[in-house]
Amino acid sequence: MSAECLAVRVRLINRAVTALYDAALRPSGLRSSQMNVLVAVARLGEPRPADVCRALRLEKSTLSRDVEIMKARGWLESDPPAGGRNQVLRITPQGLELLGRVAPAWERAQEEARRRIGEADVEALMRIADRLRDPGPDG
Amino acid sequence: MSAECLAVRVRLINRAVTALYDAALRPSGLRSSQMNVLVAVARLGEPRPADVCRALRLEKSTLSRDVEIMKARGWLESDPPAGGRNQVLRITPQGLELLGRVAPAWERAQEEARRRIGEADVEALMRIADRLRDPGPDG
DNA sequence: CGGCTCTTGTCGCATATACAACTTAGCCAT
DNA sequence: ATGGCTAAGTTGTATATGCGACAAGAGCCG
Repeated sequence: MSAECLAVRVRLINRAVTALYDAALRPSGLRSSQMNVLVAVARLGEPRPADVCRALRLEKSTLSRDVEIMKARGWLESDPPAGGRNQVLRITPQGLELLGRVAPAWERAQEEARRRIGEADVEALMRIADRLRDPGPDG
Repeated sequence: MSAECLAVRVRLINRAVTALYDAALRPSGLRSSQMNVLVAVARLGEPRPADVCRALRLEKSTLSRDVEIMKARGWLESDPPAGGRNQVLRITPQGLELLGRVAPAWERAQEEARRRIGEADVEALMRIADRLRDPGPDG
């Protein structure tokens, strides 16, 4: 039950890779999880929170609180600012500036991660994520 | 920066797979993270906390608090019970009983996870985890 | 129009995760 | 032995994560 458990493996990989990116981003004050959200919002344009949740497979309440912090930091804004049902999220100029500023560090982390994972298996990770993003019949 | 970011993928996979196992284990009151620790302690025999940390690549403070909860639930015990520097961790009879009881649900989750990930890529995940478990020169 | 249901977003709660600071216990060299 | 070094655990703080409950809008059907 221990040798083949997928949850153990997946969770270990998550901790190791997240730690790698967090270390690279630390000087900027941005964390991996926040970078994920920031990039998703930037890429999607003016998404509703639910759109971001689907793209990242994030629970709505989790995103709600992540966004709260990132709004306080001035990286994200919502329209209307009060939030509520019809809001859209938008990256602020400061948020965009931050993304540009961390790009080199991100690049280094990405390179290191590829190296540790191995080029061949990186492809497998991409495929797996694509398959899991689309939720199955249950969850 | 969004299409190829490994952190995004790895974290998404983690959330999806963890959710799958958590759903299967929910009736038992055991969570994926706790199952990881319980199985690790059972497999290692009477490990010191630091041994478990290395096996799972978990931060010591994280494990400290996880163990605290699982001791309160009666699934783990430490010798000496007060903790401290020379303690070892041990699974209790109730902990062992719990592991046996959740085995069928775990099996179902494992099956479902393999199916969604795809048999070929499961092998890749195992390799990646093995590679990352051994920490690099930095972290 | 009024009720129904489904989706969204927020909040309370519990847990997981890690860094920094601190404490303590071994260990090692002089 | 003793002073310094390092590893190990614990605690404070911040964030991430998800479930359940709730509130509020949106669409649908009669």
